[in-house]
This record gives sequence, structure tokens and C-alpha cells, in this order.
Amino acid sequence: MRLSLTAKLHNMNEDKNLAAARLTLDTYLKERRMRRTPERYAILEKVFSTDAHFYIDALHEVLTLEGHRMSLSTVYAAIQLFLEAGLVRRHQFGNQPAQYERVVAGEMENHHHLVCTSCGRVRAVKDAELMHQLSNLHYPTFKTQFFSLYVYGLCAWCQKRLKKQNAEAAAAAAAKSDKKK
Amino acid sequence: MRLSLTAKLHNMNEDKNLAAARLTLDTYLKERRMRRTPERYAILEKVFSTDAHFYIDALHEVLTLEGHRMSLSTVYAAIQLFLEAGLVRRHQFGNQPAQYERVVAGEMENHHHLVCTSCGRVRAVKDAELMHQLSNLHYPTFKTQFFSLYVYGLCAWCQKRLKKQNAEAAAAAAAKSDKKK
DNA sequence: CTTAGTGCAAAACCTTTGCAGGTTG
DNA sequence: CAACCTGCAAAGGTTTTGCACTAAG
Repeated sequence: MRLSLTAKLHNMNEDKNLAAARLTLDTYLKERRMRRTPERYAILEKVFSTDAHFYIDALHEVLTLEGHRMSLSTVYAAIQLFLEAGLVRRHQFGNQPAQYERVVAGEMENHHHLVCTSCGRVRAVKDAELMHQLSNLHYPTFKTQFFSLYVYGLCAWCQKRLKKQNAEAAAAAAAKSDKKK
Repeated sequence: MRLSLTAKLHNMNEDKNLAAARLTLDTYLKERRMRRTPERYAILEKVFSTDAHFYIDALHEVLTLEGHRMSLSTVYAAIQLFLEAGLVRRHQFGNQPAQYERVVAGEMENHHHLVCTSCGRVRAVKDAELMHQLSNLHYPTFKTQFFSLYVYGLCAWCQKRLKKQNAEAAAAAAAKSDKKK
């Protein structure tokens, strides 16, 4: 199978990211004399196999389907650990279950999020200049680690949906007041 | 009792904000033929009595203490309604319970948040220029309503605490390896 | 009067925890 | 071989829901 150049570069970066993450985890665990269990590394590998957001239960499900046998609590514990090691970031929108996202080796944010206030869907947006500016925010007595910018609003799909819904509601209301008369 | 000029101005603004919010709620409820119950207005009044973040259960407790009799689910339902009407904003940090914040009449954000990744405490920061810039972010097909910027890091208190803790851990580790020898 | 809103209690949900047994260092 | 991690089941805490009753339009 031949891969395109961009695909090759992509894969190379993936591998590099994963390798770096493994190293970070190694160091983190050794420093704290914690154990380097196969579960933790399997979870790490899966987490770094994509830059998309993921849910804990979906992550567990995928791992299970792929033949790893581990319990949901192990996944929760590992993600908690990764969070403390700075390997993942946690997001929570509305009161959906928490979403997580890998953190690529020490690099500051390179994107922010558009969140639909109606359906809850999240889209990532890249804006290098803005990200650069935000990563230079500093405050006395506060040691900045990272930041999150969420822009809330209506996605294209929900704009359409709500417009239709409102039209229907208006029609229903009109019918009702006609009936009264 | 005499009030300072700034206190007077403050109160005037509070009153204006509350009045505007009441009007918004009136309109919102009428449009949808929903009922204007005393509970909803009592909750609205409390929500607009401060610009601080609040928790649902604390809000319910305060209302109860002040003689309003209403159940927790009513408060949840009302806040959900306010959320849809754009009268409050929801925030969620770590997996603490959700925090809410009133939205002052159509005005865009005027502050952002510093969140301590260790203790979870949140501090509001005003930066007019930055807020103005962020409120001008626009995207095709996405109808922006508002935004939230969170800067995560360590608060002064946790920086101190963790430093001390690490020193202790190092000492303990040293003692342990001494013992082995 | 009709329907929506409230109150109460119970459910649902995600996440954490306690404990027994197995694995890592 | 000691300590820590995993797995399981059960608890925890917030938010939602079902149902009967009350009140708003």
C-alpha cells in the first residue's frame, strides 16, 4: 500500500507524538515510583492515536473491542493520571459527560472550540495568531499552564432546525387563536 | 444611612440589570405562552442580586432561608429556562457541580477566568481590550452568541502548597533509599 | 377550566471508592 | 515479597424524571 506524502508526514508526527508521550509517562511514573503497567500504556497509545476529543466510555469500549481486557475504572484512573501528568486535557460542555483530548508534547494550544448551544456539538478551529496571543497572557501570582477558549453559538444545522421549529410553533399558535374566535 | 456615590451607582446598575432581566423573562415567557410564576421571578431576582458565580444548591438554600418555599427541582427547572433565555451562563470546572453566572442585558463578556488546576478555585479577571477583540470573532455558518476564556494554572496558594509537598516527598524518598542501603 | 408548573421521591447518570486478588519493581 | 494496581461491585453526588396536586392564563 502506498501512502501519500502528507499521509506519511502525518504518520511520522503521530509516531513522534506517541513516543514523546510514552517518555513523559515513563518519567512521570518513575519519579513517583508508580508502576508502568501494560494497561496504562495501552490506554496512552489509544489516546494518542487521534487528535479528536473522546469520551471515557467510548475509549474503554474501543480498547475492549480491540482485545485489551481492562475495566472501566482502570481507564478512569489512567486518564486521571494522564491529566495530572499533563498528557490530556479535560473539557466539559453543558452536562454531557466529560470529553478529553491529548496534549501534544509541551506545545501550547493550537486551536479553540466552537460549541453549539443547542445540540452540543463541538468543532475545532485553528487560528495561530490568536492562539499565540492568548498563550502570552501572564498574571502575577498565577502560574499559567494552558488555556481554553470556547465560542458558543448555533451551528448551521441547528440554525436551520430552530428556524423551522419556530415557524411551526407560530403556525400552531395562530391555529389555536383562530379556534378561540 | 448614607451611601457613597459609587455604592449608589452600583445599586442603580443592579436595579437596572434586574429590571432588564425581568423584562427579558416576561417577553420570553409570553412568546412561548409559559407561565409567569412567583417562583421564577423570585429565583431571577436572587440570581441578579450578585455578579458572582453560584451553585444551584446554594441558590436554593439561600432562597429557602429567606422564606421562599420551593423545591430544588424547581430551581433546576428555572435555571434551565434562564439558560435557554440567555439570562444565565453555565460553567463547569473539573467535575465540581456546575456553576452559573447571570448575563447582563445583551452585553458581551467583560471578564475571563483563571482556574486553578490543583484546588479548582476560580478567579475573574477583567481585560477590556482582550474581551473586545474576542467578541469580534466571527465564523461563517456559525452564529456566535458568547464566548468563555479559561486560563488554567496554579494559584499562589497551591504553588506554595505543592512546593512544600514535593520537598517532603523528596525527603521521604531519600530516607527510604538510605534505609535500603 | 385547561394545561403548565410545582413538589416530592425515586431514578438515572457519570465518576469514584473499597476491597480482594494479582502483578510490578 | 511488599506495595501498588486492577477488576468488580457498590456508593456517591448531581441532575433529571414521573406523578399527583396546585395555580396561572
